[in-house]
Amino acid sequence: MFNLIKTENKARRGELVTVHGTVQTPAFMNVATCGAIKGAVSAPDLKQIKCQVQLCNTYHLHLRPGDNNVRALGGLHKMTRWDGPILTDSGGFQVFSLAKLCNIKEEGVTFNSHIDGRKIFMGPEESMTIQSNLGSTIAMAFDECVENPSPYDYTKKSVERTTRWLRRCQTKLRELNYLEQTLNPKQMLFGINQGGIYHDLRIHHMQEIAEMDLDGYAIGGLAVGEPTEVMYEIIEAVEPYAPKNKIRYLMGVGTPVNILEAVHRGVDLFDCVMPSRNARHGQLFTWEGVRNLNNAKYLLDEAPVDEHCDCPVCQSFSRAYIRHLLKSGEMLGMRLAVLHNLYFYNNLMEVIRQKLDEGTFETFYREQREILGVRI
RNA sequence: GUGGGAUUAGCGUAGUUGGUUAACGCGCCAGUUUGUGGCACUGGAGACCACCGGUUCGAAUCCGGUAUCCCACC
Repeated sequence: MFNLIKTENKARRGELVTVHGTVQTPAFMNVATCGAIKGAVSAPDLKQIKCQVQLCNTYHLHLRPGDNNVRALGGLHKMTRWDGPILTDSGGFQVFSLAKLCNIKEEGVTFNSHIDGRKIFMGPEESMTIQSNLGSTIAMAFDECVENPSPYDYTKKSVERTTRWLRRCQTKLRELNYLEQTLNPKQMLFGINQGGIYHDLRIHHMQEIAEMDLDGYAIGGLAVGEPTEVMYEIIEAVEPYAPKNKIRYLMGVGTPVNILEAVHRGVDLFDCVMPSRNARHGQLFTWEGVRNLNNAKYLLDEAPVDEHCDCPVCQSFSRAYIRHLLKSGEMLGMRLAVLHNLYFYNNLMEVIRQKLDEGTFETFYREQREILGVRI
């Protein structure tokens, strides 16, 4: 259940109530594709960095260790020792990103495992079954994510199929939730809006799925090739048709500035690999802008990564030390960088919530959008 | 002491029928990264080719000498 607490223009302050706890929104979900945040970060670490929701992946966990095995281990929560909400991505995006030799049909998608090359079939029913076995808090619909720009005709056919798939997902998950042995009888389902860069397709699709009484509404298929401005325009176009009393999730986005812009346009929930991946590559987010710790100028810099940050990493370690660790390929370097970046993102969301509570988000938004993206 | 081999960017190497801007890996410098095929990708800087002399229109490449290192034998 989603409670809309307060709004400031389009921006929304709310909370998502789940069986695994309540998520204060706007929120950022921390990406743990294979059941762990890359960079040697564990569930107890997540508590320290203000993580509210962990995001895991259906496709990856299906291949390894196998969703049946996760189920045998008591589900994702028990296995990873994370007792908060977990959202599982459906595998639809992997069809898109591993798409070289995949074959999309009405029934579902056949593609080759990136691990051993064997053929995998996944359709809406398979995705729901796997996500049910994983026991996540929130299951994502199995969709097709089309690259931008894609031809209008193909995008239209793809969206129509994604709608049919969503109905099948809803039917299947209701069945699964009803089973006695299910890990989470209250597993939620979020639908995903598609339609590429075409406003009419986007709006029509959102109108259709809005009638389906889903637990949440995602905007997918963005930040996959189109200019950032186009992404903002699509959010603006679609937002009026998303149910007001349901959470809105912008999938896979983005930079701190992207997130500010999206909250400003009425989005409640985010996830992105950027804070973790970029951390592993030495790019750290701060309140002054983006800092590349690989740069030689940090060789003897004893200041913390971000002087305005109160994360565990910035309390103890210097830029020079973390740079050295990253340059040396020490695992600790990645771990510290990832912890900082995720804290930064989670903390940014907390500050956004505070500003919304105080009614000063718009001012904050206008100030920070100029700062957070600059390279320092 | 004798014979053989080596010496090319910070390091490790490629490059001989002599022929335009001397190649590659690592390292260094910088950039990229948006529902993750983890430790990647894209650029860039950096070399009087050990030194001295010779042959030649032209030498990293051929010849002589010097230096340093390695190996074998005495």
